[in-house]
Amino acid sequence: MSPDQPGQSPPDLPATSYVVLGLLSFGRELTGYDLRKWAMNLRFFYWSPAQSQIYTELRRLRSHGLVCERTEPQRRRPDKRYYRITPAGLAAFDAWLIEEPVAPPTLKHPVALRLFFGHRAAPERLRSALTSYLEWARAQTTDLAELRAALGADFPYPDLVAAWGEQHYAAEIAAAEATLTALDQPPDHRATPDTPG
Amino acid sequence: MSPDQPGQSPPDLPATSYVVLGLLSFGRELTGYDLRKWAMNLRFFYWSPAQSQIYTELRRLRSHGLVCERTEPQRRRPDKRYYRITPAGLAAFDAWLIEEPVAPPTLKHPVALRLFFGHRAAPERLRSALTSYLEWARAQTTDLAELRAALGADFPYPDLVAAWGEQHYAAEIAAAEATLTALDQPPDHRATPDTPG
DNA sequence: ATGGGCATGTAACGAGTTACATGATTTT
DNA sequence: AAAATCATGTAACTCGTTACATGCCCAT
Repeated sequence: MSPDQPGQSPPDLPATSYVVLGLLSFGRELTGYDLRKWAMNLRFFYWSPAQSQIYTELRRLRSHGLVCERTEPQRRRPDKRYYRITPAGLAAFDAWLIEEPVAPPTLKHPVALRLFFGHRAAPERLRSALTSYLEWARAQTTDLAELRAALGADFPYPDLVAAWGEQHYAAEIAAAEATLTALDQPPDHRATPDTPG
Repeated sequence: MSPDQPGQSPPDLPATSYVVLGLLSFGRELTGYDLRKWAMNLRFFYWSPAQSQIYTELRRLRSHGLVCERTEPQRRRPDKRYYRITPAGLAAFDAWLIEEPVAPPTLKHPVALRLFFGHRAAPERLRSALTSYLEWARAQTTDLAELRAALGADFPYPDLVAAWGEQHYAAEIAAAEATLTALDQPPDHRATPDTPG
């Protein structure tokens, strides 16, 4: 597939394309493998795509001329491919960042879903789901703190998001704990768990 | 397609099937249209499926004998279809609720994503994205409060989730406000926005 | 020498979306 | 009379996932 000619209207790419493009907008030359690792760090506030998807997006971006590829031949296995964002890619990314309307977040919260259908479950099941979730959320918090430490002062905006994430998980922990407490009360005496503070 | 015979291992259905099944597990006979409206209330913590998806799931569930259908003939348009959960459906739902491992939540937060790539955007753009988000989050809070009022005391578990949701949005509002403040500081003087309290 | 990280890829699949079509009934 | 709501459905599409395959290089 030949690259698109310059000067045409910005192709509207799937969200994941822009994620990859954004990761490359920091200016570094990266492999698909590298990109996957970076994308993993988005998991705290944006789901990270499957490995195979990254490679698909890179091929797509390349077909649009938004990234360029440098191959290093390997013996007895596929070439190693390094990707770098092109000026056109940077322009497309900026246009997306500035012009594209920002959709509200979507959340898929299986724990809350189980709780919603609590009338069909034994209370211990709900308690255990909540407890596991608490554990997971606490782990996320420490992971985020580690990430922030690794990021250092070089990436102020990612750091801002990571800080947001820390607050997010702290709130989730508080809410889950409040729910666990509320679950101990018999349903009719159950008080609305208020937002603390 | 003929319904599956009883006694076989629980078919593993997509998540949305269980959402529909769960909605029917309250015992009421509902139309696809009704279900869609109910499913909308899940949007606060679980994305709600497209309308066409609900109908697809209902056909799927029926083909597995997990719901039964009652049709009311209409003149000059498709039959009106009422659905009710079957004992097999209730069993399948309970099995899912009790046995299926509970996955951690996934979040897709376009606002945070934009902020992450803030190095390519003008500060006003980031501020305006955050401000719109704040407005949206506040609207969610009032919507949730209305929902809780409408739910009354009949649905204790959904109410518990709604209370969780209120805390969630309150936290998001606080975090977005903190980020907005942090954005006003020059990057080098920028303090980590701490969790208040 | 065994396992884990690096690194790229293919194939099959399906869930879910968007857009469209139709038309009755109720509300304004 | 118009608009919103009720109500069901089809068709085309694609994003994204899971599972698999290959093989190098490095550490223990």
